[in-house]
Amino acid sequence: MVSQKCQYALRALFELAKRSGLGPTKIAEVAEAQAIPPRFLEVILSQLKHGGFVESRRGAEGGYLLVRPPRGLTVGEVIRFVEGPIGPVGCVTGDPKEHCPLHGDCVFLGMWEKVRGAVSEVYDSTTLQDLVEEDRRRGRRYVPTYAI
Amino acid sequence: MVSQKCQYALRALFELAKRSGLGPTKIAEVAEAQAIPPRFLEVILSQLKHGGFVESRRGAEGGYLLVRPPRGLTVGEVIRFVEGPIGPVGCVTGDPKEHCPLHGDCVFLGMWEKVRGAVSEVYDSTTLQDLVEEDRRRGRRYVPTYAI
DNA sequence: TCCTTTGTCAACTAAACCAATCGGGATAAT
DNA sequence: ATTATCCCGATTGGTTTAGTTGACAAAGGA
Repeated sequence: MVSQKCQYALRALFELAKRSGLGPTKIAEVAEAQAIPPRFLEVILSQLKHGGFVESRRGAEGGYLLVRPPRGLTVGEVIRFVEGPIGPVGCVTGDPKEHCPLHGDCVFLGMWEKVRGAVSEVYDSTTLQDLVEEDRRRGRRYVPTYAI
Repeated sequence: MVSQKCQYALRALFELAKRSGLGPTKIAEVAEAQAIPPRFLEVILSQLKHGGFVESRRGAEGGYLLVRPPRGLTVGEVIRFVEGPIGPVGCVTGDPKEHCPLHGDCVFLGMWEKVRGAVSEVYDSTTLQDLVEEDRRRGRRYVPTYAI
């Protein structure tokens, strides 16, 4: 299960990816476009900034920008940063503090590994660019609003 | 992430599967063999009983038995019973109360579906019998202890 | 009959986690 | 200076997890 927070993080990055090259986007805009509680989004974007995913501009006309090009940014990276290692159970995520009481000779291990592999494969092969393209394909090309 | 409780449930059913046909197994035995806190296992087995996975015998020489043959019992069934529907996010588990604020036209949906499919496929194609066989293959054939 | 062994059940709890919110501060553009 | 925007730490309320407790019921043997 990926947490609500992580889904928000992905949606926010996707929104920034859609607008990459167009200057900073405000928290409030991202929040509205993606239906994310604004103050919570603030926390999330700040975390993503520390993780090197986005950068920020302060003051009037400030906002957030994607640091890296969407083509090279995978969903897997984002999930791992927000949630920690991907996997159905602790003993299979490489986390050394997690240990089966059965010391690695548990019959379930193979199955957990299969799941971890399958899930990682999907997340690691989906880039933000893929999502933006899918979005455009559906006719939701981003049209900036110049006037109010 | 499958919970500790669910892992215990699977290990307990596996232990019963290993001994199926040999009469009831006591909670304490299962607990020791699988390193599960005994009083917690009590709760879990009782729940599995209500779900029709096991049955019980009370009194001296009582214990628990698997109801169905291990060949037809999949890990997927057990996980769904203990944890609810399988899937990385709520909007993809068929749960009708879960809804994206974007009304099903979210670009992430396809990816979540892929993950749900891949995970379910692994869990639904693994039976308890598969696990018992894997266990025997590793030379851990169950040898009942007749004397004490 | 009575005692021991086993499962049954409902309630309880401590800790962790999640999703958010709040209040105030810093910085940049106009 | 004023306003718009991000920055940061603390706090909250609710839910979930991983168990524990204690009293009870049934089966079987002495």
